[in-house]
Amino acid sequence: MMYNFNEIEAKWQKYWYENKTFQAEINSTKPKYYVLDMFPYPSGAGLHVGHPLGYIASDIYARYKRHKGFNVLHPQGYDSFGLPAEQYAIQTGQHPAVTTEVNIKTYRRQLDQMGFSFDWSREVRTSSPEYYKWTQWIFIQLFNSWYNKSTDKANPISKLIKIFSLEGNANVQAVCDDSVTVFTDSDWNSFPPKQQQQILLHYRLAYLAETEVNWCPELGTVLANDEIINGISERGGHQVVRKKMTQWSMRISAYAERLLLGLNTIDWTDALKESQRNWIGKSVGALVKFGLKDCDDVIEVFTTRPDTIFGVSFMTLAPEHELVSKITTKNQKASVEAYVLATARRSERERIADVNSISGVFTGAYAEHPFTKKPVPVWVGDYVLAGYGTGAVMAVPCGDQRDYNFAKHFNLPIPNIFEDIDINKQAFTDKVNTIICNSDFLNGLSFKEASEKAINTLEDLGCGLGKINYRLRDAVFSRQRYWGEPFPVYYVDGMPKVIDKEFLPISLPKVEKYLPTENGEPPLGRADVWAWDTLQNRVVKNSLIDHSSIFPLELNTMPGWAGSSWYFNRYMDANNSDEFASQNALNYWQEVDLYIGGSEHATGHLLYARFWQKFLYDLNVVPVDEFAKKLINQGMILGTSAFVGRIEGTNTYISVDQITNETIQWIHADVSFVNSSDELDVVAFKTWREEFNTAIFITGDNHLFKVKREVEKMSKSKYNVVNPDSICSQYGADSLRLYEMFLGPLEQYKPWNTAGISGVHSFLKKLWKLYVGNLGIIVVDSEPSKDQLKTLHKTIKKVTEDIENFSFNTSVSTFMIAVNELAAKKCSSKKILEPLLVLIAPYAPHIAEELWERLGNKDSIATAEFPEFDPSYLVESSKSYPISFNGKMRFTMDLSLDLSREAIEEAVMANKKTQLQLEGRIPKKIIIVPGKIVNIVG
RNA sequence: GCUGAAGUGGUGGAAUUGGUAGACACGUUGGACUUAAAAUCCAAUGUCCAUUAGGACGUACGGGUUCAAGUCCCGUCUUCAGUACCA
Repeated sequence: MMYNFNEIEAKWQKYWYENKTFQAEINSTKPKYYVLDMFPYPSGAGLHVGHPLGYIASDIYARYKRHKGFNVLHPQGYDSFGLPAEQYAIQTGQHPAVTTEVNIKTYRRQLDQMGFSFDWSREVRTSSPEYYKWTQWIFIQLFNSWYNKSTDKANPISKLIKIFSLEGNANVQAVCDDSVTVFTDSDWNSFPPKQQQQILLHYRLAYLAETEVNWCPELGTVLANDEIINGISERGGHQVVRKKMTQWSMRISAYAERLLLGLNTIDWTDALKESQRNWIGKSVGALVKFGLKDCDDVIEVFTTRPDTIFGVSFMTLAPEHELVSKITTKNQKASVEAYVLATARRSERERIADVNSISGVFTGAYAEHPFTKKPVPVWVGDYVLAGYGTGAVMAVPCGDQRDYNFAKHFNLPIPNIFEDIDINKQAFTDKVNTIICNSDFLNGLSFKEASEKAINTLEDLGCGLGKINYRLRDAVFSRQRYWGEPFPVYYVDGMPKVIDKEFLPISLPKVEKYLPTENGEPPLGRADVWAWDTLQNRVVKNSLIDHSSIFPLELNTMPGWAGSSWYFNRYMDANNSDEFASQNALNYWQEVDLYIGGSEHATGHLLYARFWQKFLYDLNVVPVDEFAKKLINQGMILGTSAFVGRIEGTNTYISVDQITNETIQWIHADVSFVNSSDELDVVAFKTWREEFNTAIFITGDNHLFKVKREVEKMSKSKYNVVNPDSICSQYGADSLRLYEMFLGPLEQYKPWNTAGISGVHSFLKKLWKLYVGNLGIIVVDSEPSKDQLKTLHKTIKKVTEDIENFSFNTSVSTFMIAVNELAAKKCSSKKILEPLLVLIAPYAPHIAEELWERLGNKDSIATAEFPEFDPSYLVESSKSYPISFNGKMRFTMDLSLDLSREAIEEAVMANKKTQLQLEGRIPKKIIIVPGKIVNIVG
């Protein structure tokens, strides 16, 4: 009887589906365990072999935890809103919902064929109205909240309104827009409603504001900071420009400190935590006010080095700074305006690329040093960024390299305020070894002492204060797209109002085309039926807007990260239509115990999701404020691309081993045309595309055409994609699962090489043969030998350790060794082979189920108990040990049954060449140096 | 520049965390079985010297600690990832 994997795998996938084997319930007396994968975006291309890597790892762990007696929640769903579906819709006119549905079907089929133990009864799709109803609900909660610094949590906006009407805003400790001015209770009560609403927007956690945004004209939408890489869009690689627009934003900056502190409580990788810390970018320092000579304006600067304040020799404003035009003197006006204009013309990219050249211009104005009262010239320079801090710096050339370079370039003075430090060549930026001098009351102090004293003095003088600055910006939350969550928002007199929970969801309307409208409105502007009737509380026709009961709805949609910022909570109670999840379910499952996904989400999804979780925690609707206890970043499986060399300007192709000094263009060839020896199937290549039909090939005497290989990201456009479907039909899902694990450590990036799969495949065949002979099952109920028991327990120990440490690659090797040993020892005992199957079941569940059934078990192996390791089986009656000394002296010595430590020592002293025999428990190691025993361990 | 990770045979990678480096697999070579192929099985496979026995050298490079270093320390180089005029 052969190992017929296709038949076996189909059989058990059907069995699991029909018996709901992996459905999780909240009933259990067992401890809970929640294993989650980052849910996929269902793209039209389907899955390639790289995608399931993380799913296989999480599946192994989930199955292992079930064997270990946990009640495991292991769900899956789809992050199904997004740009590609919409762009496809723009091109073809097909509704994104339709193409998304088709793509999901493909994904589901591909996921099913790999035998994952997902609980599909809890599937979520971010694009389904039943789901985004609750995304909209969370948005409403954010809109109705403000951040109270004195309680350090989000509070309802109604409470804030009450405070305003009773005592004004003077005592309110809130995270809010800088433009908010102080008002009294009577001021507030006399403000017209529209003005009150405008003020409240400065406090809300979801707020509407005119902000400078990253506008991508090609995509026709704004992008968040994490969606831009080096000044171009992450998706598509288009130009991004800065532009002022009225947009929804999320006040994530309110949570900066808690997002930072929370990192210390979770088991995520250091690399990932570090990149979140960098992204949040906390810096401690001071805000210093420099009054201007000859006018009332004040330049505010942020500095992390208040200790160096006596080293200030000039100030620099960003070209975009609002004071630039105001303070520039007549004489300097022309050159300043020219400079500002020139910088504005340069794109973000040019500015980034050209960081070394120094440019700037003097404004003619002077500020006043807060302590010395000396005049400080004010310059404009593009090394100061408008978007960070206050957009202005106090320049201390002796203590900051950029200030130093600027000062050298424009011949500005560089006063030295560091004791015994030479600053002739470069600035001195070391904080630790600083002793301040030439600084009046700060002389002789260290960085820390001087900073404290400077801040205290500034505060006393009223021209500065200690401040913590964060790099983290509020997140833009509007997208000018169709395929996203509509906002539950309508506008009265230009001010936003949210729609009540009971009327949710506000569903996406039908539109004719998915492009923006002629007058530049987002695609929802094309919908006929898209206005809110406050009398009937429903969406009605646009054309009926009468501005007394029927009002326009928000036309933007939410960004991709909205739906993914809370989905892990939805899985706990995915089909609840009354709440986003019941308190009962939330309290039972608490949080994700193990989260597996790619590290590319470090500063996007993983930060936003933590933010929303903390917000929901403040509302008391979730029980914990970090959503994932442990997180593992799986590496990527890369493709091995094949390139054919074309001699430039010709249609002649040359084998890699024949190239001498020709100029070569490298062209991707489909990897399926190339064998494992890098030889191209020339005929297949010629018929591949028309331009290659007439190609001429230069080869060596052997007539073989060799290609060049290179490891790249697996992608359709690079023709290096390997499809899991073909691997499954050729080798089976169990082989694919084992092989992806065998390839190397989970976190590592590694290239795919189909040839290697034969190793794990023949392991499965050997495993099969250990249980099944020509006439059926050959396992018998006999007593195993000691030797066989040893192999089993050795394997239990290793595999348990491996899974707990997530080093799945080495346990595949362990299985191979075990099967080889048991085959060599002619093992046929059920007492060995049955527990062995349970060990293998998480990795290769189909074959394990099949053999488990053939051994006569009625229930699924998924419910079987994981075998316990018993160390007594590893004890040997006697063993001889070679003992090695410093590499040169090597001998073995004899140790009889009851030889004591003293006896060993005596033998070693005598340097007798003997055999070391140990009885019973074998020590882990005996460390001996000539003349004495250092240690006996174990 | 800064932060994080890494550098081991022809290849992917092991190494009980300081204890016989190269497990396991791919590939390669040879052999068995077969009319043949596939499949399967066996053997060899870090480099160099040696007929063998055996020996020398070997974990990016240079030092160091230790009876003992791929592992720890110092310095150098390289690769990958993230981030960047962040004041």
